[in-house]
Amino acid sequence: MSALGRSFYDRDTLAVARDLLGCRLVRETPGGRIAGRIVEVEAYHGEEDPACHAAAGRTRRTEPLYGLPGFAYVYFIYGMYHCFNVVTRGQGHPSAVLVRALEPLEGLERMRERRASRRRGGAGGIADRELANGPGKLCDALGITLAENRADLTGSPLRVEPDEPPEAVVWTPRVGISVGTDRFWRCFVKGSPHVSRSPWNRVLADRPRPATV
DNA sequence: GTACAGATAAACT
DNA sequence: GTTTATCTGTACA
Repeated sequence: MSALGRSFYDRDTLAVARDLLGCRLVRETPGGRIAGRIVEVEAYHGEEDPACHAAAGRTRRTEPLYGLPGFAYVYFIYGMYHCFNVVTRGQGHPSAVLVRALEPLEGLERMRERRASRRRGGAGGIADRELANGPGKLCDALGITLAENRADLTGSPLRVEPDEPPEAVVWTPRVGISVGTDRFWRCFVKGSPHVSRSPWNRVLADRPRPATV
Protein backbone atom coordinates (compact mmCIF):
# COMPACT_ATOMS: atom_id res chain seq x y z
CA MET A 1 0.00 0.00 0.00
CA SER A 2 1.33 3.41 -0.93
CA ALA A 3 1.48 6.44 1.34
CA LEU A 4 -1.07 9.24 1.22
CA GLY A 5 0.21 12.04 -1.02
CA ARG A 6 0.79 15.73 -0.43
CA SER A 7 -2.66 16.75 -1.71
CA PHE A 8 -4.37 14.74 1.04
CA TYR A 9 -2.79 16.95 3.67
CA ASP A 10 -3.14 20.21 1.73
CA ARG A 11 -6.80 20.71 2.69
CA ASP A 12 -8.90 22.11 5.51
CA THR A 13 -7.54 20.79 8.81
CA LEU A 14 -10.88 19.45 10.08
CA ALA A 15 -11.39 17.51 6.86
CA VAL A 16 -7.91 16.02 7.10
CA ALA A 17 -8.54 15.10 10.75
CA ARG A 18 -11.78 13.32 9.90
CA ASP A 19 -10.28 11.52 6.91
CA LEU A 20 -7.25 10.31 8.88
CA LEU A 21 -9.55 8.17 11.04
CA GLY A 22 -9.38 4.61 9.76
CA CYS A 23 -6.05 5.16 8.01
CA ARG A 24 -2.98 3.16 8.97
CA LEU A 25 0.04 4.85 10.58
CA VAL A 26 3.12 2.83 9.61
CA ARG A 27 6.66 2.83 10.96
CA GLU A 28 9.23 0.80 9.05
CA THR A 29 12.01 -0.39 11.34
CA PRO A 30 14.97 -2.70 10.79
CA GLY A 31 13.02 -5.25 12.84
CA GLY A 32 9.91 -5.00 10.66
CA ARG A 33 6.71 -2.99 10.36
CA ILE A 34 4.94 -1.44 13.33
CA ALA A 35 1.49 -0.13 12.43
CA GLY A 36 -1.92 0.78 13.80
CA ARG A 37 -5.26 2.15 12.67
CA ILE A 38 -5.77 5.80 13.57
CA VAL A 39 -8.87 5.96 15.81
CA GLU A 40 -8.53 9.39 17.47
CA VAL A 41 -7.23 12.78 16.34
CA GLU A 42 -7.37 16.48 17.21
CA ALA A 43 -7.22 19.50 14.91
CA TYR A 44 -5.07 22.54 15.73
CA HIS A 45 -5.93 25.40 13.51
CA GLY A 46 -3.61 28.32 13.01
CA GLU A 47 -2.51 31.35 15.00
CA GLU A 48 -6.13 32.25 15.77
CA ASP A 49 -6.66 28.95 17.61
CA PRO A 50 -5.52 29.69 21.19
CA ALA A 51 -4.72 26.01 21.82
CA CYS A 52 -2.48 25.72 18.75
CA HIS A 53 1.23 26.07 19.40
CA ALA A 54 1.27 28.57 16.56
CA ALA A 55 -0.80 30.93 18.71
CA ALA A 56 2.57 31.94 20.17
CA GLY A 57 3.74 32.84 16.71
CA ARG A 58 6.63 31.58 14.65
CA THR A 59 9.30 30.19 16.98
CA ARG A 60 12.00 27.56 16.91
CA ARG A 61 9.52 24.91 18.02
CA THR A 62 6.60 25.85 15.77
CA GLU A 63 8.64 26.22 12.60
CA PRO A 64 7.41 22.91 11.08
CA LEU A 65 3.80 24.13 11.35
CA TYR A 66 4.65 26.90 8.90
CA GLY A 67 6.14 24.50 6.38
CA LEU A 68 4.70 22.21 3.74
CA PRO A 69 1.74 19.90 4.48
CA GLY A 70 2.42 16.19 4.79
CA PHE A 71 5.41 16.61 7.08
CA ALA A 72 5.62 15.49 10.71
CA TYR A 73 5.51 17.91 13.63
CA VAL A 74 6.83 16.14 16.74
CA TYR A 75 7.35 17.88 20.08
CA PHE A 76 8.56 16.86 23.53
CA ILE A 77 6.11 17.40 26.40
CA TYR A 78 6.03 17.09 30.21
CA GLY A 79 9.71 16.21 30.23
CA MET A 80 8.93 12.63 29.23
CA TYR A 81 6.68 12.20 26.26
CA HIS A 82 6.43 12.95 22.57
CA CYS A 83 3.40 13.96 20.55
CA PHE A 84 3.05 13.26 16.82
CA ASN A 85 1.24 15.59 14.42
CA VAL A 86 0.80 15.80 10.67
CA VAL A 87 1.07 19.29 9.19
CA THR A 88 -1.91 20.38 7.09
CA ARG A 89 -2.71 23.18 4.62
CA GLY A 90 -0.32 25.30 2.68
CA GLN A 91 2.63 27.31 3.80
CA GLY A 92 1.73 30.37 5.82
CA HIS A 93 -1.20 28.69 7.57
CA PRO A 94 0.28 26.90 10.59
CA SER A 95 -2.12 24.04 11.36
CA ALA A 96 -1.82 20.35 12.11
CA VAL A 97 -3.60 17.21 13.28
CA LEU A 98 -2.47 15.50 16.50
CA VAL A 99 -2.71 11.71 16.29
CA ARG A 100 -3.98 10.60 19.71
CA ALA A 101 -4.68 6.86 19.53
CA LEU A 102 -4.12 3.76 17.41
CA GLU A 103 -5.69 0.34 17.17
CA PRO A 104 -2.57 -1.89 17.08
CA LEU A 105 -2.44 -3.92 13.84
CA GLU A 106 1.17 -4.93 13.11
CA GLY A 107 4.22 -5.55 15.29
CA LEU A 108 2.32 -5.76 18.57
CA GLU A 109 5.19 -7.46 20.37
CA ARG A 110 7.62 -4.74 19.27
CA MET A 111 5.11 -2.17 20.55
CA ARG A 112 4.93 -4.02 23.85
CA GLU A 113 8.71 -4.13 24.23
CA ARG A 114 9.12 -0.41 23.51
CA ARG A 115 6.28 0.56 25.88
CA ALA A 116 7.48 -1.77 28.63
CA SER A 117 10.93 -0.20 28.72
CA ARG A 118 9.37 2.85 30.40
CA ARG A 119 7.27 0.85 32.89
CA ARG A 120 8.05 -1.22 35.94
CA GLY A 121 5.73 -4.18 35.39
CA GLY A 122 7.45 -5.65 32.33
CA ALA A 123 6.15 -6.39 28.85
CA GLY A 124 3.65 -9.01 29.93
CA GLY A 125 1.42 -6.61 31.80
CA ILE A 126 0.36 -4.40 28.92
CA ALA A 127 -2.95 -5.27 27.25
CA ASP A 128 -3.31 -4.77 23.50
CA ARG A 129 -5.71 -1.90 24.00
CA GLU A 130 -3.20 -0.13 26.25
CA LEU A 131 -0.36 -0.18 23.72
CA ALA A 132 -1.23 2.99 21.83
CA ASN A 133 -4.38 4.55 23.37
CA GLY A 134 -2.82 7.97 23.93
CA PRO A 135 -0.54 10.42 22.10
CA GLY A 136 2.48 9.73 24.30
CA LYS A 137 1.88 6.01 24.31
CA LEU A 138 1.68 5.68 20.53
CA CYS A 139 4.93 7.58 20.08
CA ASP A 140 6.58 5.16 22.50
CA ALA A 141 5.03 2.16 20.75
CA LEU A 142 6.23 3.32 17.33
CA GLY A 143 9.54 4.75 18.53
CA ILE A 144 8.70 8.29 17.41
CA THR A 145 11.02 10.94 18.89
CA LEU A 146 12.30 14.40 17.97
CA ALA A 147 14.40 12.62 15.34
CA GLU A 148 11.15 12.24 13.37
CA ASN A 149 10.29 15.94 13.60
CA ARG A 150 9.97 17.37 10.06
CA ALA A 151 9.98 13.90 8.46
CA ASP A 152 8.23 13.75 5.08
CA LEU A 153 5.26 11.43 5.59
CA THR A 154 4.64 11.01 1.87
CA GLY A 155 7.84 9.12 1.20
CA SER A 156 9.65 7.84 4.24
CA PRO A 157 9.73 4.93 6.71
CA LEU A 158 7.11 6.87 8.66
CA ARG A 159 3.93 7.28 6.66
CA VAL A 160 0.13 7.04 6.54
CA GLU A 161 -1.62 4.52 4.31
CA PRO A 162 -5.31 4.57 3.36
CA ASP A 163 -7.42 1.81 4.90
CA GLU A 164 -10.97 1.13 6.10
CA PRO A 165 -12.95 4.35 6.76
CA PRO A 166 -14.96 4.33 10.02
CA GLU A 167 -18.73 3.90 9.92
CA ALA A 168 -19.32 6.75 12.37
CA VAL A 169 -17.29 9.29 14.32
CA VAL A 170 -17.82 11.46 17.41
CA TRP A 171 -16.65 15.06 17.87
CA THR A 172 -15.74 16.40 21.35
CA PRO A 173 -13.63 19.19 22.84
CA ARG A 174 -9.88 18.62 22.78
CA VAL A 175 -8.08 16.98 25.70
CA GLY A 176 -5.51 18.43 28.09
CA ILE A 177 -5.77 22.08 27.06
CA SER A 178 -6.78 25.10 29.12
CA VAL A 179 -7.89 27.36 26.26
CA GLY A 180 -9.97 26.81 23.15
CA THR A 181 -12.13 24.23 24.92
CA ASP A 182 -15.22 25.61 23.20
CA ARG A 183 -14.09 24.12 19.90
CA PHE A 184 -15.19 20.51 19.26
CA TRP A 185 -12.06 19.58 17.32
CA ARG A 186 -11.33 16.14 18.79
CA CYS A 187 -12.65 13.33 16.63
CA PHE A 188 -12.67 9.59 17.26
CA VAL A 189 -14.10 6.39 15.82
CA LYS A 190 -17.45 5.78 17.45
CA GLY A 191 -17.42 2.70 19.68
CA SER A 192 -13.70 2.00 19.34
CA PRO A 193 -12.18 0.45 22.48
CA HIS A 194 -8.78 1.85 21.47
CA VAL A 195 -9.38 5.57 22.08
CA SER A 196 -7.65 7.44 24.91
CA ARG A 197 -9.33 7.93 28.26
CA SER A 198 -11.36 11.11 28.48
CA PRO A 199 -14.55 12.23 30.24
CA TRP A 200 -15.76 13.35 26.84
CA ASN A 201 -15.97 9.75 25.67
CA ARG A 202 -19.27 9.61 27.49
CA VAL A 203 -20.70 12.22 25.19
CA LEU A 204 -22.37 9.65 23.00
CA ALA A 205 -24.54 11.98 21.00
CA ASP A 206 -23.21 12.43 17.49
CA ARG A 207 -22.07 15.95 16.85
CA PRO A 208 -22.31 17.25 13.32
CA ARG A 209 -18.98 17.95 11.73
CA PRO A 210 -17.94 21.49 12.73
CA ALA A 211 -18.06 24.15 10.09
CA THR A 212 -14.97 24.53 7.95
CA VAL A 213 -12.81 27.32 9.26
C1' DG B 1 -13.95 0.94 37.96
C1' DT B 2 -12.46 6.50 39.34
C1' DA B 3 -9.18 10.19 41.63
C1' DC B 4 -5.06 12.28 42.49
C1' DA B 5 0.06 13.27 43.09
C1' DG B 6 4.28 13.38 41.06
C1' DA B 7 7.69 12.70 37.50
C1' DT B 8 10.82 15.43 34.38
C1' DA B 9 13.13 18.56 30.56
C1' DA B 10 12.48 21.44 26.29
C1' DA B 11 10.83 25.70 24.87
C1' DC B 12 9.48 29.97 25.93
C1' DT B 13 9.05 34.56 28.80
C1' DG C 1 11.55 30.92 36.39
C1' DT C 2 7.15 29.07 34.35
C1' DT C 3 4.47 26.25 31.49
C1' DT C 4 3.25 22.03 29.37
C1' DA C 5 -1.75 19.04 23.19
C1' DT C 6 0.79 13.16 29.37
C1' DC C 7 1.24 8.93 31.83
C1' DT C 8 1.89 5.87 35.76
C1' DG C 9 1.48 4.06 40.34
C1' DT C 10 -1.08 4.11 44.40
C1' DA C 11 -5.24 4.52 47.00
C1' DC C 12 -9.86 3.55 47.40
C1' DA C 13 -14.77 1.87 45.88
